[in-house]
Amino acid sequence: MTVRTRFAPSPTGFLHIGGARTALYCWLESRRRGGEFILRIEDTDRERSTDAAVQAILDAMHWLDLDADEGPFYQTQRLARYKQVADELVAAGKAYYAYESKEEIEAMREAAMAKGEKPRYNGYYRDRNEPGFHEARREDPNRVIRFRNPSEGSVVFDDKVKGRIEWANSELDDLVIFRSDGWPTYNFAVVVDDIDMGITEVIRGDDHVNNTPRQINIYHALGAKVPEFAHLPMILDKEGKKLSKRTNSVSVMEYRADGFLPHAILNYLVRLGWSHGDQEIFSREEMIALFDIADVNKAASRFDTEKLAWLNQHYLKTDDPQSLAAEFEWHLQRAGIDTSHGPAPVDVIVALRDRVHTLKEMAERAKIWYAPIAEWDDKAVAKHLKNDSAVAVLDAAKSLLAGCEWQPEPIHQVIGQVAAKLELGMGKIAQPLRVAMTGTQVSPSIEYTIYLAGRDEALKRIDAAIAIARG
RNA sequence: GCUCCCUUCGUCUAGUGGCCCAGGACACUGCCCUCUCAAGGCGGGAACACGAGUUCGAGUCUCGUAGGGAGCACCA
Repeated sequence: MTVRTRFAPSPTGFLHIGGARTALYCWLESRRRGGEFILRIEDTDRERSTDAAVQAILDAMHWLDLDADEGPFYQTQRLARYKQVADELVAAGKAYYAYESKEEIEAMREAAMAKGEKPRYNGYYRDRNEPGFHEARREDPNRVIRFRNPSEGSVVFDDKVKGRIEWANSELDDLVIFRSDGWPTYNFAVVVDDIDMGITEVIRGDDHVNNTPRQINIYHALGAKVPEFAHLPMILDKEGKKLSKRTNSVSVMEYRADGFLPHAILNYLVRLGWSHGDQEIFSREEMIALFDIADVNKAASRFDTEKLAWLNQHYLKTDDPQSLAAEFEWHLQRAGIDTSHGPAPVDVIVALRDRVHTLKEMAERAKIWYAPIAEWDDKAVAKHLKNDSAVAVLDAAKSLLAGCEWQPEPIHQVIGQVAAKLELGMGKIAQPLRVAMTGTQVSPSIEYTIYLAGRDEALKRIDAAIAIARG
């Protein structure tokens, strides 16, 4: 049978890091096994679901290039189907109507808690089936449908990540599967969907482990084949706490804005809770070939932005600069840089990729080549421009640069000639020029820094620096 | 409270009874390279939560303890 996995977020916010990893694992597992990956939007909570969130999730999935074979499906469009299945369960005596108000249920829970018991529904309407009983209550505003959970025995399943898990049915109560507002609840809708969509592997966050036994009972009641389950451990923040937007970037698209590459994020995520020996770097093809959901670790892990940054720089350094150009230009624009003049973004990438961890940083540092020097670093000026050899260096460089072929290598030759002529070390040559080009003491190699400025602008900046040096 | 789950360097992890006085990576750090900053090369410190047991032998198996997490909704 074809392997089919699904990612089923509820659109109550953007796609966060944990969700992205779940989506990645679902996607990888289906890809490796030649199966299909389905996207489903779980929007039955009409209070909290928004169209903007749906769009944000779709955008993030697209940016990560986690393409779905089917979907997105929307649960709100499947209401009739849920109703039909629920009615069948009621007709078969596997579910029943109940009429407690929310207040009554709340009181029931509190009473149970007070006695030190697990809060459970008491099954008051479970066997009320005398003739006419339910017809008389057809219009009761509190009417819900509850699933008749088996009261004996236990549910056992082999979780692909956690291993064998056994649950006593006596721990489970008769959960609501249809609310009084006419919408299905999560535990019911997922099961109906996963059956209808032919899902064979349910891969999801570990906060769902506790729901699984209930869902398995519903599968049984529906006479459906129970899929495989794999529950992924949580991703915690640096302090080992739950990820929260107050203290961390949690949205995938926030990471984009911070200058991370989609592949770096995917590579980081695939290694968080999974490994293949000592390998750290995985191409998409390698991930697909090597990933196995059964090898995922059981314990929660912490999100380490520094390691992500290292991976990001790795891809900045090793990817074809041309393939990075579009994303980099997006960042240049966000940084308010006018790229109609100035160096080709690809050249800037080559100059800066060894020196920054993110594209955002790169865009910041690129400003010096797209706009005049905004401010001079006093220390740099004092140290490298206001000294006895600076004017001579600048002068000599200026005249040689004026007629030199405008490529990094010839420019490098020119610098060497200046050094030879003035009998000065490279430090005495490069630093004044660097300050002239950037106003600071830090930049890529001097020939590249000059090259990126362009001949006209470079000569102009040298003139300005000479003026400053002369005081 | 109840049920379920988890525990190897600061962090991500390798490890499926002897190859482990525990390997790799990030971070930190020393040296080298060097026109600045990086990048790179070569080094360094740093962990099996604790206690019993099984075994000739335990990070690896069993049981307990401690610590952590999740869930217990007409939310997903």
